[in-house]
Amino acid sequence: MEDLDRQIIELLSVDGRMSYTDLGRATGLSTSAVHQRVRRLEERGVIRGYRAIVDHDALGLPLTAFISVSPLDPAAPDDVPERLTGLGDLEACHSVAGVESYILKARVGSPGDLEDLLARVRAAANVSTRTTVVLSTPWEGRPVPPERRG
Amino acid sequence: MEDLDRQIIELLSVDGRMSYTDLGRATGLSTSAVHQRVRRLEERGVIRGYRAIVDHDALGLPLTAFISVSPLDPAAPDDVPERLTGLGDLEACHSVAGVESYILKARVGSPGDLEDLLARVRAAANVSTRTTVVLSTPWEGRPVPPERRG
DNA sequence: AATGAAAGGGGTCATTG
DNA sequence: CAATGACCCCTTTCATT
Repeated sequence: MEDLDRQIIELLSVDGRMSYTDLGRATGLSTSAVHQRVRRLEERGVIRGYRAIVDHDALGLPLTAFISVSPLDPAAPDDVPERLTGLGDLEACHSVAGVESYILKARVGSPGDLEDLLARVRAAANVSTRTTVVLSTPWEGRPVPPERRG
Repeated sequence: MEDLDRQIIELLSVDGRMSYTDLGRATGLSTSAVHQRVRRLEERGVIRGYRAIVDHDALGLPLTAFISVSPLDPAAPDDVPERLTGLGDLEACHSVAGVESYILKARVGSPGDLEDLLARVRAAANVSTRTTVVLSTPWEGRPVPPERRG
C-alpha cells in the first residue's frame, strides 16, 4: 500500500464526496492520476463504497442497542447471520469469541420496536438474546487512520 | 420528514457519491430541486457527512474488538469519553445501560496492538476492561432504512 | 418549493511521455 | 504510472412561476 493511496483513503474517509480535482491538489497529483488510483482502490476492494452519514434521531430511529446472541441448539448448523438478513433494523452482525456467539447492532424507534425486534430475532434464528441499550454515543464511526509504517 | 427527502437519504446512504443529476432522475425531480433538498438536509444536520467505506483488512487493521469498560473509581467524575478521545484505534464510544458503563469499538493490526491499546485505555481512563474479539463480520454498516409511515 | 437555462468547473478518456 | 488536452456532463446559481 503506497503512501499516496493511504493519503487518498484518509481524505475520502473524512469527505467521501471530495472531487478528484481537490484530491489531486491535496496529494500533488493530476486529476486523472488520482482518478486512476481511486478506481484501482475500488476494484481491489480497498474502497468498498461511499455512504452518507445520517443522523438517526432525525430519521425517527433514536434508540440503539447491542444484542448478544446465543444459539439454543448448539447441534444445529450455524446459519444465524443468514437467518437474520433481511429482518430489518439490524445494522451489523459480528461473530465473536466470547460467552455468546454473535453481537448485533440495532437501530429502532422505541422500546416497543426493540421488543418486537428481539422477538423476531429469537424466532428467526432460534437463539436467546441479551440486550445492552445505548444511552448516548459520544463518538461513532470515527475513521481509524490507516497504519503508518515507520 | 417528507417522502422525497427519505428517498434521497436512502439513495445517498447506499451511494454517497451519486450525482445530483442521477438523484433527480431517481426521484423525478429536477437537478436543482434535488440539490436544494440535499443542501437543506445537510444544513439541518440530517445528513452529517459522507465517508468512503474502507476494507480494514487491506489497511492492515484486520482485528476488530469490542471493549466493555467499567470505571474503577465510581466517585470520580465520569469523563471517560474525553479521556479516550485521541487515543487512536478507537472507532466508537457508546455509553450504555448494563453491567459496564461504556462499549468501545477498536480496530487494530494484531493481538499485540490490542494488548497495547487495552493498557492505554486502562491507564488513560482509570477503568477495568472486558474485551470481546470479533472473529468475522457477516455484515456491518448496513444502512437501516428510514422509518416509513403507514 | 420546483423549474429551466446559462456559465463555469469537473469528470472521463485517449494519447503521450 | 503520471500528465496533458479535449469533450462532455455535471454542478451551481439565478430568474421565473
